[in-house]
Amino acid sequence: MTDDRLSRVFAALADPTRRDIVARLAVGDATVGELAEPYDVSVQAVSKHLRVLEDAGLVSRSRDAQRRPCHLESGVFDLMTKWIERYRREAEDRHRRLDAVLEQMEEAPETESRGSGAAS
Amino acid sequence: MTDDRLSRVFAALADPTRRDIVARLAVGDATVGELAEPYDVSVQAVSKHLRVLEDAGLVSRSRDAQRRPCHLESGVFDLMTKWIERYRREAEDRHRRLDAVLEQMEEAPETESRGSGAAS
DNA sequence: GTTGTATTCAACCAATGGGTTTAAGACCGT
DNA sequence: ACGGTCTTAAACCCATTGGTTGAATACAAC
Repeated sequence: MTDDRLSRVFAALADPTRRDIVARLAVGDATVGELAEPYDVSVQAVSKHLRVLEDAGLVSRSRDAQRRPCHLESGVFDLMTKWIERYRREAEDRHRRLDAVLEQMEEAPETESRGSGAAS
Repeated sequence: MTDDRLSRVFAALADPTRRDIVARLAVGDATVGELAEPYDVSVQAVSKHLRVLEDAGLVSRSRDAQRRPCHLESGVFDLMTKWIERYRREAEDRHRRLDAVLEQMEEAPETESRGSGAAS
């Protein structure tokens, strides 16, 4: 569920152009035309990119006559940071635990445990 | 340069299976076979996933006879968090600034500025 | 209503991605 | 040397993606 959301967010940010657009939107809202201007790709291509960003929830759009100003939804960042932090912390904890084990083994070098995984 | 790195990292994490593998590796190193076991895809598919994760710098591998234990490289997370935090902060700052402007406009409702972007 | 601007839709194309199967490589045990 | 295990390589399939061009929509201005 929220899994799919994460997939879309990461996939959206996997494209340099799209990350660039996000960077641009971080400084201020902009229309499709304004966003397309710096790049040498067609406006349609940028429009597609924005659709991807919108589907990922990274960007929202309002209406101003025929213009569609794009706005960066910074809330999604929390989703990512939460995911990242979780596993970063887990990995670091494991590292710490492993170090402790190694220290203990230096103090009392007795049993040799085989296997690659760290069981629960 | 480091741009391509970010692309590969985000692309790697855009796949649920690959995120799952990362989650699994966060609790402890594991071999390809061990990692493949829970899924109903072929071992070769998982091997490919691991290659992607390795190319992204998220996973490193050592040798233990014919086995190739996979290890999560938690350092890459910093790269992501750095990128995310940068734009999150920028967006939030802008939000704060915009709020300030709106407040000021309520105090003295005079000039009506047109345009969608918030110039520096 | 016609012209002009901003944006999207539709059809298409080349490239990539995730999956498969079959075969090969690397290593241990006997 | 031979069979068994773990892993990757190669060739292929089908769906997705990023890009194109050309037409359609939505709106403002005249």
